[in-house]
Amino acid sequence: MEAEKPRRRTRIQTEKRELILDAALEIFSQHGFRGATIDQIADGAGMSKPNLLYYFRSKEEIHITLMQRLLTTWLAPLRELDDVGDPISELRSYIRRKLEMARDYPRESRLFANEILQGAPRIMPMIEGELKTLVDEKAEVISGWMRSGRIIHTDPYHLIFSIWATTQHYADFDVQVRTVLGPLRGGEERFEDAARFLEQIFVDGLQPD
Amino acid sequence: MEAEKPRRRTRIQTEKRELILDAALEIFSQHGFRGATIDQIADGAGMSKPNLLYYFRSKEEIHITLMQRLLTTWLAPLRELDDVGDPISELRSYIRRKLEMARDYPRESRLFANEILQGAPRIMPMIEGELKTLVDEKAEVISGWMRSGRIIHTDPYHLIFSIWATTQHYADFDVQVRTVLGPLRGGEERFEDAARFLEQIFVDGLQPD
DNA sequence: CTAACGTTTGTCCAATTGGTCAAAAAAATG
DNA sequence: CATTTTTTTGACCAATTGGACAAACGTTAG
Repeated sequence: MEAEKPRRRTRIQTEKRELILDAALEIFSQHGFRGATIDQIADGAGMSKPNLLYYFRSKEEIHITLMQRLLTTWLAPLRELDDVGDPISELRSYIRRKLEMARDYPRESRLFANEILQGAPRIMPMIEGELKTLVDEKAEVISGWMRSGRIIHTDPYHLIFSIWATTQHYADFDVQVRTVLGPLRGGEERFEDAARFLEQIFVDGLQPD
Repeated sequence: MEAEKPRRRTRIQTEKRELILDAALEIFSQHGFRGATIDQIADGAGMSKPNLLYYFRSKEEIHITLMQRLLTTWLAPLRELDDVGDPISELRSYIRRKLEMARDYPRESRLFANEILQGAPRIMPMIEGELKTLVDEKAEVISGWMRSGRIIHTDPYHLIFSIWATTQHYADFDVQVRTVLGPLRGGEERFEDAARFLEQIFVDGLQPD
């Protein structure tokens, strides 16, 4: 029996894999896993299908690699949520960071949404592991703030969900948002408007006074 | 040239079309348009593929029919938002109704989310038309509330978006929500917890006092 | 230069899939 | 019951798609 060679990567391999992953992100986020074809991805990466399959064994391997990277980036803003400083401004800046991600990485957001929508068939382990652990940890931080009376007493998990939902909405439902806002209000400023609105709502609510 | 006969529907036609649409909703909402196959739908409806294609000319025709019906049901809660009574409780019950829809019609929610995620290739006209018109109209109602000082002055469009996002999240990201909440808190009561949380946040925000 | 290794391509294949069609089977109609 | 119309099916087809493979082409180290 031959031992598996770890076989380190060539310069070309590193570069081409990166090219493929970027093209794949584009295609997968637009058409979903089943809707995307290897040909489209290869095309986007400027190479032939067999050539692409030289760098990744299968369509699924590309997708998995992509999802693994994604999750880390995706959870970064939450990871930064810290117990130092004022809770309200911590949450405020979490919302802002999350909204910036929706603006700057909409493809990642849609890729993730697509995967969860279909029941997370390929990333369930990461949801149960990394993601849940982090959320549990941060929910505990938020609970601490509540116990010390610095924010109102409510459910920290649903708070996190609602921040995710509202911010990611601007990436995932982008077409709808832009269509409804129309050409006048649906330009790049929609993210600033959204930021203003969300910070206001989460902090003070709708009730006057 | 023959005139197109309007040719009204048989009892069997009505029944079978209904069966197909229900099966299609199940499959489409789970796999997206491209991920779903006619065979799966036919199977779910308990008939053969050619038989299904006797009732609907193509896969796309099923999808379009489904989306048209969907939108009406989907917008019903917003249509009910009325200028009578207290604005805060109007919005509160809008949130509650929307959350009930996410709970009772998750397939519809996911079907819609899938379509928008991919850029609304098949329902753009309805978004630009029916949906936008309704949102404009209701945003005006909400603006009125703001002008009269009964709720704080903010962006009515982003308010509607944030209600959509937070409520639909519980249908679209169901797997994630249930996984993060775990078996203890992720049962049916998650909708009540969510309702309590959302009403609280939208009305009073996080700031104490 | 040349052997060894890495990269790329053209060709091919089997499975899946959307859709057609003619003929059989069932219902409905008179 | 006989005829017409509707419904159902089995067989078929062409296009798409994920992936295999061997041969050709490049690159690089000795």
